[in-house]
Amino acid sequence: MQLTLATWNINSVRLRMPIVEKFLLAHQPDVLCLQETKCTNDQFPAEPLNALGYVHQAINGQKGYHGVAIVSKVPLESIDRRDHGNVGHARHVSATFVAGAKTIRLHNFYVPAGGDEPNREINPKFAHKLDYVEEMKSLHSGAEPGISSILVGDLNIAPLEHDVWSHKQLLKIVSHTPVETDGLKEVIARGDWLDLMRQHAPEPEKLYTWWSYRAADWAAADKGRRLDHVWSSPDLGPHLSSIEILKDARGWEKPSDHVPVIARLQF
DNA sequence: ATGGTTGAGGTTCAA
Repeated sequence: MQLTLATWNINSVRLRMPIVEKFLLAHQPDVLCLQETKCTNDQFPAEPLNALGYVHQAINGQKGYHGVAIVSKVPLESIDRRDHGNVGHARHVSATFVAGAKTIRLHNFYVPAGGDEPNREINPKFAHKLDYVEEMKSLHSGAEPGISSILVGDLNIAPLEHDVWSHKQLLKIVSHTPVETDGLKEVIARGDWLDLMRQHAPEPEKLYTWWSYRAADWAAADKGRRLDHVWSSPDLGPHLSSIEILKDARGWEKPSDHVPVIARLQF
C-alpha cells in the first residue's frame, strides 16, 4: 500500500478552504497536517473536510493565533496535545495510525517564529523559540516501543546552507542563525530522526517551502527558505518513495506564504 | 534608512 502524507502551514484555514479543497482533490493525500489554522476548535471547518473524506480529525486550536490539525482518511488513535513551556499556545498535536505492518505516531508541530532579533537576552520570543527546540530535542523517534514515528510541520528553521536563498546573507536572520540551525542539525546527525526531504533531495539542491509575502514578485526574486520539514524514525527511511514540494501553490489565488510538502511512503 | 505584506480581531500583535 502507498501512504501519502502532506504538511502545509495554511495561515488561516477558514480563509484558505478554497485552496485546501483544490489541493485535496488534486493530490488526494491520505493524511494532511495543517499549521497556523488561526481558529478555535469550534470554528474549525470540520464539515467541509468530512465531506472530502477526511473524517478523522485531531485538532488543537486557539483564538486568532497558531493552531494545528491533522485530518485523515485513515483512522487516528491516541490523540495527544503538548504545550511546550506551558505558555498556552496550540502548537502541537499528535496521533497514531496504521500503515501496512507499521503503527506510526505522527507529530504535527508549529514552532514559534521567534521575532526579529536573534538574541535571547533582549527578545523573549527568540528565547521561547530556542527553549521550544530544546524541548523537541528530548522527543525521541523510538519513544514508544513498537511504534514508528513521523514528525512534520513548520519548524520555522532552515537548518542547511541550501535551505535558504543566501546562506551568508541570512546568518543573522532569525530562522537561519547558528544557534537555531545547530539544534536541528544535531538531532539529525545523531540519527534519532531522518530528514526525509534531504534523503530524497540531498544538498546542494536548493529546497524552499516558504516565500515571504513582502516580496514584490516572490517568483522572480525566489528568495525562499525551507521552514517546513518531514522527519521519520530510521526504520521508515527505506519506505520513502518520493517527496514533492508543491511550489505552484504559492501562486494560487489568496495563497499561504508556505506551500504543501507531500511525502509518499510504500508499505 | 529598517523597508515590504498578510491575517485576526479589534484600533495592534504576530508572523
